[in-house]
Amino acid sequence: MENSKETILYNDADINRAARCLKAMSHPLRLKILCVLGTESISVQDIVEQVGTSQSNISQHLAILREKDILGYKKEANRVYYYIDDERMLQLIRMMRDVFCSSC
Amino acid sequence: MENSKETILYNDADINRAARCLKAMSHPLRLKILCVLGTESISVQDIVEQVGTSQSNISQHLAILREKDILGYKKEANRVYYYIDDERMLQLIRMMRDVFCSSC
DNA sequence: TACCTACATTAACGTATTATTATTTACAAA
DNA sequence: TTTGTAAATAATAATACGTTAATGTAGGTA
Repeated sequence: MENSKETILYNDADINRAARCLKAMSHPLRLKILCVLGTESISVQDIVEQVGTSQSNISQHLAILREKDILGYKKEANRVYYYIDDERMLQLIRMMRDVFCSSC
Repeated sequence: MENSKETILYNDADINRAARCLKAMSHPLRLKILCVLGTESISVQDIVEQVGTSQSNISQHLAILREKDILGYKKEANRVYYYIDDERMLQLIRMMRDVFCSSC
């Protein structure tokens, strides 16, 4: 038994912050949006096509990610481009790939 | 077959699996349970004390983690010891610490 | 036996999420 | 102006989730 090190310790503030982020990622459509985005900026239209649900649905999920400061966006002409605005989130997504991507 | 070496790409099965795990982790009490457990086996009683809510509440959250195969348990006398049963989950928790633990 | 402790389960209730549909705003081109 | 396209918002209804309180169960002890 290895209990050598002190426990993996979070204080409650860290826990809550992490839980908030995890919750934002924990919906299949939102996670897919994040995976599709990766390090790129992609228009809503293209996100809709790559993720595969209605524009309205995507827009609502984008709003959730936007409001939690996970996504940033920039308007160009009449398109809106979203991108991952949080370096920790990018880190997490890369980690997810390592942990969950069976084919890698 | 697989083109997903360079892009951060999940197939839907991986996405859903990951989202399922994230969802299980994304509640503050459940995340705290996982952090408290770390690599150890801890009795329900001790989890209740360390996490800080009612026994009933903990028991219900433990059931959720158990049913998603995130936690395993063993009975000894009239105590039940829970532990993290999924290596990927342990990996994720360690990652969370790196990403979210401000004080480490 | 009876009693206590540790844990699980259930019910009830309120709240939060979700997808769908319809509407609306913003912008560009004709 | 009118028309078309991109995106956001609003409203609804179905479902899922979370907390509390009460009850149930099994193992240990007197």
